[in-house]
Amino acid sequence: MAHILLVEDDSDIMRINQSFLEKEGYDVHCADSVQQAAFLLEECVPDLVLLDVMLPDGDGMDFCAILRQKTQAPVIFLTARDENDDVIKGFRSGGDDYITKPYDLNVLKARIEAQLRRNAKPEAQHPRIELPDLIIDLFSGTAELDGNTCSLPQRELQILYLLASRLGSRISYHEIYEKIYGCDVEDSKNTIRVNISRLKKHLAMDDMSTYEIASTADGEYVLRRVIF
Amino acid sequence: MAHILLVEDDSDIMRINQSFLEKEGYDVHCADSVQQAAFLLEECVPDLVLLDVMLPDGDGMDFCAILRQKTQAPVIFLTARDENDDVIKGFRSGGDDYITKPYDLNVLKARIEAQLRRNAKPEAQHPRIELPDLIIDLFSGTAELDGNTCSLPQRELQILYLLASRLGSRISYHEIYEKIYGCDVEDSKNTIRVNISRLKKHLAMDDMSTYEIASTADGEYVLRRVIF
DNA sequence: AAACTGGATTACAATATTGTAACTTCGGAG
DNA sequence: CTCCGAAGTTACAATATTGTAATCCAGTTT
Repeated sequence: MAHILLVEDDSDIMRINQSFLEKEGYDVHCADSVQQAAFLLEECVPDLVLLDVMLPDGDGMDFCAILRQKTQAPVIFLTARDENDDVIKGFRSGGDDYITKPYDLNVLKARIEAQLRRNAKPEAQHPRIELPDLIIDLFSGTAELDGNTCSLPQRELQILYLLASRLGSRISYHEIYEKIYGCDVEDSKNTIRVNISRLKKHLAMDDMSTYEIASTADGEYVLRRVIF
Repeated sequence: MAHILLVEDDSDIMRINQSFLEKEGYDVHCADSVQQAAFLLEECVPDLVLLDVMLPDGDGMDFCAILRQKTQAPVIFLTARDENDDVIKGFRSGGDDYITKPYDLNVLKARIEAQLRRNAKPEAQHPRIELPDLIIDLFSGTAELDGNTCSLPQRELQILYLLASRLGSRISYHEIYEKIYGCDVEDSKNTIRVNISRLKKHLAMDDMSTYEIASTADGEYVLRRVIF
């Protein structure tokens, strides 16, 4: 599924590479000049770039700089020049690999896969609080209590998140309000009270639930795990 | 500010401890029996418990079990029994410290502080993505672009979060929709389009911004850092 | 030049969110 | 027993959110 930008001025080599890569399942976009490559960049950011060093209208290494403004996609230089100095220059200009012609197509494939693998961004794991029988997911805006998932409005989710992040400890409504609204006001108490009430109802939190929200005499709240 | 539950049946010792601890700035609740202590637990969860082992209506160590159902607050046993077996039994029953009478009040204070310190829950740091000039905070539901903070509706925040978690990589609207709604549908494209449009407007994202949301020809989006 | 295509934006209506205020409960004090 | 007060719940009205559909707009194609 990955998109590869292939920049190569030799039409025979381009054709061979393109058909091979497409056969391997890649989505290949081709350019035979720096200009055309820059143009393609505008409409499709590739996951990887195969770059010939010598192009009719410029140096592939110079193109690297342009490319880097658009993406961190790995660049593999393809060139006949195998002098150490050239290789070094290639890497120094921002390349991630350097393959000298002629090369084996399966080696090319392996190097491409290696680059994509290394470059693969780790899936951003959703920020969540996971307690036994209570999961709070800030990305999806949902909470799961005793296996029952429900979507919560922001305010209720924020309160639950704060309570859960301090399971068993008291938090004053002042602090909750302050954390959510950035400042405290005169009757923050009522607002928090109402939203906690709504939260309980949304979560269907009752005597049978594994957790309870208790309030102390002096305006503080605690989320507690109830053990029967 | 911490709440301490003091359970002690000797009224003299209780009075001395209570006045000392209150002078030190603690909020002290007293009980002279297991029953009363259990009752106080209902209305105020303490941050720490000072527990005499021998009480008129039961053993302090048994009370520990009841206590643990309500809170993970540290328990310090206060007792005249200094046999190794007693000490071991105290810790085994869930105690966090064990002080034998008579004790120095300042030692008591030091031990209390140590317990509260160790038990202090680390502030839950908000889950957020921080890029240069772009911060996305899922807890507060806000994004800050180029120093300009604004609150975003859930859908826009989710999209921005997904894009930012893969800065520079393409994501298809299919994938965005799938990640947000849990399934894909026929015209997910329009929904995502509209919300991205709203997102740009909310963020005041324009030619001058450090980031842009670009779309490729085949229905994919990329968040890119723009370098001038 | 007219028609067309497909993305971007705007309009709109149904729904959801949320602070405030009114109301209900319930335990303790008088 | 009644009254009081505080916590919990419900009602309500002003806003905000959001999917759908209509409109706009810039390139192409005919």
